[in-house]
Amino acid sequence: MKEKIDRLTIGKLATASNVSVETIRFYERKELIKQPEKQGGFRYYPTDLIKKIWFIKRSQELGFTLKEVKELLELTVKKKSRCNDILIRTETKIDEINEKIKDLKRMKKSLEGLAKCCDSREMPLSDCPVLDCFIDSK
Amino acid sequence: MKEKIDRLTIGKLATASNVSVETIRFYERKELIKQPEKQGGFRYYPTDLIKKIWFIKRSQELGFTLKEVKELLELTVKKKSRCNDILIRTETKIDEINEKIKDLKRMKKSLEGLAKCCDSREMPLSDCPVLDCFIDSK
DNA sequence: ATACACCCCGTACCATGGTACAGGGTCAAC
DNA sequence: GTTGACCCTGTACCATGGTACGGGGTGTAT
Repeated sequence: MKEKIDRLTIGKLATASNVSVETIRFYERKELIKQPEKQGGFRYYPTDLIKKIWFIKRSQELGFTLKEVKELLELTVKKKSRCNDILIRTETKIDEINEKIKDLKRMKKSLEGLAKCCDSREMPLSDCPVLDCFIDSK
Repeated sequence: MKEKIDRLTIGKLATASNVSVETIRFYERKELIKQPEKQGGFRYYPTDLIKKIWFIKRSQELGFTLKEVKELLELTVKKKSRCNDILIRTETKIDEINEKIKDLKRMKKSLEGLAKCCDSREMPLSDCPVLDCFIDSK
């Protein structure tokens, strides 16, 4: 059992990164992670990848899609990258989030309006104006 | 050209409802719309369906998934349905929306925090603390 | 030297909401 | 009676983020 540093099997990497083996293979297919060469029958992963997977997961929590995460990862590798390159993406994402919040608030308002259409909860639905409100709202 | 009322071909229905023919077929597959029997070589749709499709589209705008819209449509058909049945779903949806808004606001806050990590936009990314912030933020 | 956990690869499948064909058939106008 | 626009069915495909599985190969501990 010589478990060299920087020689994680995919299973060890998965455990260490708290994702499934399948997820790692999925990231490989999506080219977020480079698949290492086979050494004998198995492929071995550097421990660096634990941090990388953490970055991927954190980026997802921040609202980035995997496609966008891929771009972020590419930025972190390129020598020419400026801080600005990340900031631009961050600001764009904030704008997108603001848009989504606006959408959700609009929906919420309409739904709240709907609820007011109903006079009595136990009324048969066919007699209640709520369905008309549904259609007419906005 | 005898275009009887209540005898829309799928194409006419699509045009009248402002969706594509494929979308109507998709709704049929998902059982939101009942596929009419064939009369000769074609199927003919009642004009009622224009309103129904409008309802589907409006429900989607309000944040309901097609699965949920299907349930709503089933409610509107059942004799026993009460107004309450719709209100419950509306209130549940409002709660879900509130949760999503909360999530988005959390993301936004983290992203805004990130932006503050950077001292100078033109700094090479490798020298900038922004990536560490990315990882460490919350 | 053999068991057994683990790895490899390919492929199919899940939900969500559609879109896009191909290869036929039909209706209706002219 | 033929053209042309429309319809029919089935199936595959798109993005998104994975999950699942079968059938085989391998590394290592005992």
